[in-house]
Amino acid sequence: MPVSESSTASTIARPARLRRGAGALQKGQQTKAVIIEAALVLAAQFGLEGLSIGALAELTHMSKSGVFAHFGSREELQISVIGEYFARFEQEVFHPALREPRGLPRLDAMVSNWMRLVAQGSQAGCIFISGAVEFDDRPGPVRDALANSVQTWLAAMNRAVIQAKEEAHLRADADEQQVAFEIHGLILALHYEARFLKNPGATALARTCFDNIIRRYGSPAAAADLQRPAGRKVSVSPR
Amino acid sequence: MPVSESSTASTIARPARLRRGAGALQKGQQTKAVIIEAALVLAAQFGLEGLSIGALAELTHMSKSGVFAHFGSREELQISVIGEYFARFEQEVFHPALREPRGLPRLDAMVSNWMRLVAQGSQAGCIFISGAVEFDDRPGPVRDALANSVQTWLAAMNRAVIQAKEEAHLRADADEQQVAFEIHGLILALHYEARFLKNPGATALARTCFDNIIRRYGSPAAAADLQRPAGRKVSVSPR
DNA sequence: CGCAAAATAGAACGATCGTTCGTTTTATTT
DNA sequence: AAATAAAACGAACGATCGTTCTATTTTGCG
Repeated sequence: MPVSESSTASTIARPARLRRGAGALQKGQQTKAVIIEAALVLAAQFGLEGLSIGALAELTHMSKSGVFAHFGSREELQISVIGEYFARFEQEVFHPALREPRGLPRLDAMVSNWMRLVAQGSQAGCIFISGAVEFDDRPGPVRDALANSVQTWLAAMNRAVIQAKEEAHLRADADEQQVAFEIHGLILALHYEARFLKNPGATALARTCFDNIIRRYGSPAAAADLQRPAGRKVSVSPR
Repeated sequence: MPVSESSTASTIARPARLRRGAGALQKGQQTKAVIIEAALVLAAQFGLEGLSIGALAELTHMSKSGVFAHFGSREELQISVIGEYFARFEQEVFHPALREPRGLPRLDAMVSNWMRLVAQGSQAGCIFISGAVEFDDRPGPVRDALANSVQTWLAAMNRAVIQAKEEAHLRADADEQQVAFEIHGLILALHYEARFLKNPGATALARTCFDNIIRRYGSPAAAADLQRPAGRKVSVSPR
């Protein structure tokens, strides 16, 4: 369970006398990680607003105050969950895509990974999506943290689109904002139809939707590549 | 305030001796309508789960028990709100579109009206969208009521797409499910980007997205019509 | 081991939640 | 106007909420 160390974890660059020994402060961070792990499950099912310290305490076999002490407030807990979700999102969606070559292959990997995350079986929903509707009218630090994470990710995808243009996988006159918007829409529709409406064909519809976007904005070579063999491996022909 | 009469309102077809006089039962339904009116505002801002009888009582200057008595349970209140929202949605999105001629003009009107509803200024969010993420993992009568309303509306839009094919405004080989899915996506992306990310360009992006869909799936005549004059009035050329 | 700090527990707080109940006020009918 | 039914109130319920305190336990280091 790859829980990234959070706020209190910057022991580095602190006077050696003040911080505890090498592997110290273990227990605290350790159970905090366990709590956040449980909080992710809870938040994915009931939303960030559905997070309750009482339920979290029961789930982790701790006392309410014990759980509470790790965060100091419910908002801080929510923000921690957002941070952790972002880290995992990076790890499951973004980083694997970085191993693909720049341009369309990488963009395709991002979208594919995102689609998988959003629609996977009976598992929990995407906090970036559920959180957006929970906090679109609720200003505050939680909203800010969420918006920050989302913007960071969307910016990364925007960059991938731009690179695809640079690589001439997308046509030079393609509007990258428009491409990103349409991809965003396909993901949201997939989330909606798969998770709420339980439409089993949603993934295929989303897949086709992405192909259409590439066909519309892709260079002729790239679009032709969509007559792909089974296995979904976009390998843009050399330009 | 066009609050549709709800469950208890079917006085018709009941023995004349048992029901009260002509315009009777007024007061009850009247304040119930006022409550639902307030509940719509509250739900649009805080979601269906954010609906609280206490807040509703304060908003309507009534006692909690007074509000409660009209519904008998919170779930019934939520269901009433969904029903009323559906009625207004029909009135603002669906019915006006029915005045447009079958085919692309009507479909365009539906999408345009929906877009307006979803993105309008600082006003409240769409319950069909926020509710979907609140209840995607929460079975029960509220979820059922919501899914029912949404399915009804989406089916209506599906019908409009099919009619557009029949009118040869869309190509004969266009997959209506696919078209509906992509439209759904554009609406969701608009909602997300306009309401959560406060992206002022979202409406234009969604507009272009719809044009792209028509360009892709439309018959040559219809697609050519997208070089439209200002005013956004899709008038498909006679076939 | 012993000591200090960190981590957890436990009890209680004020607030709000949905809901119930008995009473009182208001509407409508006779 | 009197009788009756509907509507609204007000107080209280048990539960849960986030949070605050004060103990107690656990942990890690010398």
